[in-house]
Amino acid sequence: MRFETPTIKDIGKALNLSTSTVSRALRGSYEISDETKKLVLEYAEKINYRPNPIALSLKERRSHSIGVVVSEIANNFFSQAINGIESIAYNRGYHVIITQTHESQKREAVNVQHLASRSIDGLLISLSSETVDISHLKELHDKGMPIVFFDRITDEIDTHKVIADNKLGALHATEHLIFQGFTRIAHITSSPHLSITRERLEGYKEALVKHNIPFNPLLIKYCSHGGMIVDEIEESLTSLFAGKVKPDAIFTAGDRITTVCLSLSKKTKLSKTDIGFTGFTNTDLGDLFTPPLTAIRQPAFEIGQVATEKLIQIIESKRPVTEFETRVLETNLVIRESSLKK
Amino acid sequence: MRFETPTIKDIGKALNLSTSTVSRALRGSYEISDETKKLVLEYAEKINYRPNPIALSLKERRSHSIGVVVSEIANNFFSQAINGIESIAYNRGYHVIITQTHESQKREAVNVQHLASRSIDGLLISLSSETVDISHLKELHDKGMPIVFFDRITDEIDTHKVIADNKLGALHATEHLIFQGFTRIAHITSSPHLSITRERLEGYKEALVKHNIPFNPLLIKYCSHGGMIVDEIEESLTSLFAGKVKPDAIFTAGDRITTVCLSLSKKTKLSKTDIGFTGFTNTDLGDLFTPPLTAIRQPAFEIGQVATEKLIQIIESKRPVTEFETRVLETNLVIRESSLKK
DNA sequence: TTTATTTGTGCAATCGTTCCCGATATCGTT
DNA sequence: AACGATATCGGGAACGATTGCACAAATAAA
Repeated sequence: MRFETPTIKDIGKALNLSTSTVSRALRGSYEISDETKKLVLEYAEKINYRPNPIALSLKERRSHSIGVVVSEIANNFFSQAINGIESIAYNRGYHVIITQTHESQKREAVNVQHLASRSIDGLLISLSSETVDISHLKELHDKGMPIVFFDRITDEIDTHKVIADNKLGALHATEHLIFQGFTRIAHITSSPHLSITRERLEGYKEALVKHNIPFNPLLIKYCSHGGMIVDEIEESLTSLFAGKVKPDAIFTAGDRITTVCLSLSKKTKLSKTDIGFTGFTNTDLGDLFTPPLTAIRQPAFEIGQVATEKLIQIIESKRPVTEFETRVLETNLVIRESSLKK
Repeated sequence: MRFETPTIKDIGKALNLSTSTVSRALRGSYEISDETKKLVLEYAEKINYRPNPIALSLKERRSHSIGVVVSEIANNFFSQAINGIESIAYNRGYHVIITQTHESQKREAVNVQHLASRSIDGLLISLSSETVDISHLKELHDKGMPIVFFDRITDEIDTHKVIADNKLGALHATEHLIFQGFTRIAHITSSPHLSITRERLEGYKEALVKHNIPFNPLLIKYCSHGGMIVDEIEESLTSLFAGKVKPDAIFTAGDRITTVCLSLSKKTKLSKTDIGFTGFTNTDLGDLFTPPLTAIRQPAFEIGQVATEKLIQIIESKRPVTEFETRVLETNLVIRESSLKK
């Protein structure tokens, strides 16, 4: 099963020219006569010549492809972010290689290693919820691999980062619940290691402080697998409602946690008891739910775009980049019934 | 910004050996002394040597990567299928490069061309809803590129294909509606060019015939952009209910069409009028909807897996493969309230 | 001791492309 | 007529890895 494609050598042979001349003619070098150029270009067009990107990669020592590491493609936030990544990358002539960690630190390390050995030119990564040790990334970064973090970032590595304004988003969402009259607001969130978890918790706390509501640690539940394990969320819910202080509202962080939580609370007929509900999610189906879901939407597409632009900027920079920024994009609170007090 | 990785040459220089000896030692050739092997292996380990995959690709004339073309990542069916693809590919040492057509024939052609020029070893493709002319694929296939179709297939190219049993799935779904007592069942589907559209329509018709219900072409609506354009679906809905024969149930084909349709019918308060509803979708959130959604689920993950296995089989086959099969996997009807007669 | 065989290693070609040098030819200038 | 300037082109070395072949040294067989 081989599959032959014409090379510069074939053109040379057919036209009785050297490969160097053909190469130069193809890239329009000034030192080739217009006549020869025309000849070569026409013949190349005729046999549908395409430069072999692998040979080019070997020569230029770059692959024109960027690696992407996310926890799960089948997550609205990430699939939208990937769309953003793709939209920029393709226009700039880069291929996108997507890998998933399924929230596992081990798979993250393996994927990163795999991508690196596949000679990617740069890496876009959103950390897995399990990840505490990022030495596999540090090593790579120290070797000079351009890396841009998005969504779930770390401050252990100095580079560009792109995130949503999780703190403000969480603050607004929590405040919205408070405005509705809820006071015992539970917060079900992802792994405590994650930056997004910390940022959202901060916003939550800030809203409480702002409105003089005491912070109750018992109302915070961590699902360290980011919602991938349903039992974990179920456990959080039951323990929440088994406690002394029963919540009157729930604020969830994370796409999966939000939908699973809604689904579970529906099954266990929590929804009957007038629980206020809001959460981070990028689903388009919020108004299909029962009740229609009040959601904090992240600008996923834009995050992907900006992260990719930043990455390509590093890749194509002549000299080492030393000035880095952390871009923070605004979230958007879509208010529907689930958060309204009846 | 270059980013140096050790080569076989570095090892040779350090150990005072030729590159050929190092190469052979690394792959454990019998003609290298154990002593030298140990020396090389240890040093390679020490400096964390990884063979350059690009150089290997150039040599072996294969890239160990497969291209995937789908219409939209942010579609439950496809993201799940991609998970299946990935699960097999990675275990077999292949990279997966994902591209999206966004239902455009032009983008499909561009992507396929792009992938081909990037020297992929094989192609997994689900056609875009716009695609009628598949000459871009035929050409590639004639040149010897291994291709496996999944989901949206064509019979113009003779190769392996993997699909869900769309006909039977549609038949069961339609029959289920009939059993519920619905008789004027509308069918909102995707582009008529698509194989899935034809197959599902067939199943729909067969169910009608089986239960002596006359087929009414006015109850069939095609959304040629596969649900990517909301207006198209809205238009279908209004024209359906403006017609002489008003439907009492709706059967939708396609992930996007199903959810958008449900969303729209909710807005336009069609849901109040006891319309039976079921559709093809792979969302996990069916029971969150109002009403909870009766859905035909495709074995997306398995489809991705089988397609990938078949593709790798072609790629790694010593001689040209001439015997092809079309694998048909069973669908699964999840019955919830939306399809029940009140 | 001579010849044959084994064992371990290096040379060089190859994959497709680019690019630094040389080489040649064609002019124009003295 | 002789020379340099310019315009075109080809040769060949990279890039990193594999591999057939040659060859040396060491061992075994004659």
